[in-house]
Amino acid sequence: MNAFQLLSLYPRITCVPTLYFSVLSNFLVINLRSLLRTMIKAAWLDETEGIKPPPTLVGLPEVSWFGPYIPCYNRLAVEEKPWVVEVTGATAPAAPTSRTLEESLTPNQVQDSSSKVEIQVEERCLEQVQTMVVGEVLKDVDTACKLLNISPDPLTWSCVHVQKWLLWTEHLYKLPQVSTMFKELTGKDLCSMTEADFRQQSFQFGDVLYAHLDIWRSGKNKEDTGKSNLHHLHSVDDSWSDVMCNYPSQPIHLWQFLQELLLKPHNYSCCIRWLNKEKGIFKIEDSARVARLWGIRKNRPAMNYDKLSRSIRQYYKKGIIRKPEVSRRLVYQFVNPV
DNA sequence: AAAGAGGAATCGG
DNA sequence: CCGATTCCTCTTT
Repeated sequence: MNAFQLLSLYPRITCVPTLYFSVLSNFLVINLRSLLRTMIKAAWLDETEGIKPPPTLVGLPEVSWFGPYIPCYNRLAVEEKPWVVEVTGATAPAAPTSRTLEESLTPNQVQDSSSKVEIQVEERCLEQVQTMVVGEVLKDVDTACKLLNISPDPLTWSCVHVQKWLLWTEHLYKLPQVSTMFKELTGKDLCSMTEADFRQQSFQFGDVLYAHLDIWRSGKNKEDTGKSNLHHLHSVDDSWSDVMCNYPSQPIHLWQFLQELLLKPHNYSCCIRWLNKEKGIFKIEDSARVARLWGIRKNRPAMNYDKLSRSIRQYYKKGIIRKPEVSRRLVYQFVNPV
């Protein structure tokens, strides 16, 4: 098992919102590390002696990757158990990096005499995985920034930006409506709040929101100190004006928004995708979700596909979007393809 | 039932 | 003002 193979699991990891939370939130990184350590050890034992992975890997609750944190998510952890089984299955068959060590040592020695080397290898793997996972999460944050038209730095958010972020987070993690409890707060206010403050605002989901905000804050720090190349379009020194320049709060047109979504197939191909990119023909796969995303972007909580499609139809006579020659449900075409 | 077409009133930057 | 939203009726798939 090497870091790259682990990385290939990342798409599956992101499917689990709880682990997404656990990835970047400072103290939960530690729990991710302990989880990966257990996985690596399991793969190791499985290879050298045919020992099956410890049952703790399959019965997730014993693995404390959530720590004492987000208690309400233990329920989700149980629901997501199939994913864990999937991971153990995927890691066990392929474990090439441990070969060299395996050849020079008998299985028993692995545990006894080479634990130092083992720990070093583990540490290196874990470092790499952590870096890559963090990078992926930062990319997700970046995507959200573009989609919501907000800065990646919560400190610079206005009340409107805070509301957008809250709506987005609610949507992404299927939280009940909590944004109303954070009315009139700027990003600075939000950042100055402690976890206890969050919990006071929303007893049930305050901690989740706090964790999520923490991810964004961590991302911002990473960017500052580690000069991440994610925002290579603007300088490392992102001053207020720079941020506003890159995330202007200008009105966006629906057709632009749709193109934005189409440009991110990795994130949105499940709800909107090209049928023929050259001809500009695209299909809305999940009308409700696209409408919801549009509503979040425009701060229109009541947006639905009925209204969104009316807006698209306004483009007919403007010559921006039309129905393709052979009209099909939920399929549209940009008149001037990009 | 959901999607599609388009009229009409209204909203908001 | 203009583009988008909201609400509507009627038609099509």
